[in-house]
Amino acid sequence: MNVLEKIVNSVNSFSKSERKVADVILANPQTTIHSSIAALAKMADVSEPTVNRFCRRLDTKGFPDFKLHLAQSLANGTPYVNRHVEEDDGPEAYTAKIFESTMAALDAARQNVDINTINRAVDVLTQAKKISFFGLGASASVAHDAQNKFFRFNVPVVCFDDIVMQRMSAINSSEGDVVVCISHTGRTKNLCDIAAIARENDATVIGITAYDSPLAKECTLVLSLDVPEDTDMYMPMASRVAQLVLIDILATGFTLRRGTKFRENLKKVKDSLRGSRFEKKDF
Amino acid sequence: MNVLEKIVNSVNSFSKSERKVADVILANPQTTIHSSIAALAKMADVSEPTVNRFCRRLDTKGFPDFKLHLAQSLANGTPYVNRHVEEDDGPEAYTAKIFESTMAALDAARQNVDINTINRAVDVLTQAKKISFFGLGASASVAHDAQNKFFRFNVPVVCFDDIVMQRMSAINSSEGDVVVCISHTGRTKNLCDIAAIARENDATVIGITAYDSPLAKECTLVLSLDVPEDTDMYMPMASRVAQLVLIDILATGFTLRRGTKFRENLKKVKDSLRGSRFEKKDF
DNA sequence: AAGGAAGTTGTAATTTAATTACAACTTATC
DNA sequence: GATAAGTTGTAATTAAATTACAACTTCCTT
Repeated sequence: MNVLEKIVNSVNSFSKSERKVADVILANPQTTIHSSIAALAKMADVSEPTVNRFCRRLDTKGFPDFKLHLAQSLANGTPYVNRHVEEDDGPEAYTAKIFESTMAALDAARQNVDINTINRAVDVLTQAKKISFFGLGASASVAHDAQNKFFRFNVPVVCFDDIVMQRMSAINSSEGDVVVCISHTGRTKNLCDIAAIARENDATVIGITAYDSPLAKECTLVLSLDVPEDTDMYMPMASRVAQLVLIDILATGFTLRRGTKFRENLKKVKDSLRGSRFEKKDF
Repeated sequence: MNVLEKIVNSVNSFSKSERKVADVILANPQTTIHSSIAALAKMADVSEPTVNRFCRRLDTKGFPDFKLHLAQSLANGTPYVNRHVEEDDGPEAYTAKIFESTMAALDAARQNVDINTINRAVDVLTQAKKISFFGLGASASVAHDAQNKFFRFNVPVVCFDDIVMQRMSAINSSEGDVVVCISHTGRTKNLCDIAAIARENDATVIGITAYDSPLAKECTLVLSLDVPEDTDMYMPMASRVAQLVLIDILATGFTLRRGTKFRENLKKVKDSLRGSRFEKKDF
């Protein structure tokens, strides 16, 4: 949530002095981000530590961090707010909300994703002897999609959504193999095991998962997507879309790394479908 | 002007070391705003004053002020244009482009989708005796995802990505059954057959496909997503993300139609996963 | 090719800003 | 009215950023 909103919302949980600080900040937010803690303390007529405590109460690391958050919420118009579906929303309302919150999630993901790690992941993938995609539950369909992208590259690709197959496959992996483990939470025990087994067998393990999760600890490389979890419906929605976009990015990076000639190969794969399709008529 | 753009624009007026700083910042802007000058200097492998000079060159008062500007330019969601990946794009470039073009595609889809049809589809789905999701190729993973959403609703759901199974399943369908056929182009012959067979057997057929396509003609209800096809890479990317969002919308509509009590059911499904996961620790 | 000027970069010192520890003071409660 | 919980400020400490200056490049002149 936006820091400014947060201040407004928690105004009654503040102490007297903290409230003074809140008032000054709300009155001149733009000035605040260019002030030192001393200047702000003076404006609010409180001591510096009080300002610091105020910042901490809002879940920031301290005054400089608070200013950063403030600067972001001041930045002109967050285009779309993360809107939640309500009990009595009609079709127009929930359709719009889901589109918007998905777009907002992608925007967040874009800002948080670590380009260096993407680049390293692409590196590793282009050099892979074999690529395996593993996911369970909702992440299984992401793994499937990844397989559908990567098999076109003429690299051996496997994808299992069955823990027994995953396990056997992981045990059989060896140096040069790349195993991609997909899990939004990174807390699925079975998948952590798979990652560990793959690593023990010298495979490179890429995790598409939450940073700092048990799964992340088992991985050689962690691609973390900081997407606000959409718990309203008890189903992974936006988080999984972000994962798919990440797969698209990796696949794109892969093809770019391989150069123009390789691109013609992809065209061939696509053209191979022609026989199974109805001709497109011109209108 | 946005600081990030400014960096990109003035990249050739930078000295060697300043360029190193620019690269690091462009690669991980989000990290940068939470780093100290020392940390950033180390990342860029330059001295601290160099970073400071870099900030000044961009018309900021110093490093902290620069971070403020950076935070702001990261916050206001660059209005995304539909940008295409180029041959010589680096990781930053193609990552940004794919995120942005996906968001643009979703925005387009949102504007084109027909809410009435969504509403009717939700109607049909809530009353279904059995729901089947069929897709081939890239659309198979969308079908999988749909299954993963709808099985939670305690309705019989099947999903096949194998034409023989699809065919057998379609032949066995009867009134009250709903068959959802997913195909971006709507020109896959096999899937058209499936739709026709299902209809002959009195099932309701919902097509998630292009309006006016051969598949659309076989369907009772057509949910069309007019997403600019992303042919650059010869792989379906944005179009498939839009399909997934549509599935999310249908699933959400379904749960809303079923009311609050039903929602608790979903929570139970989610909670059932607890045993298979590592506990989340509080910090 | 040598010398020097302009420009670039890093080291160390200095300054500034933020945070911590602790003591004094309020406020509420019994 | 005493005491405990909570709040606030002062002073000391620590961390971060900036400045001054020296060393090193690079490029131009003679």
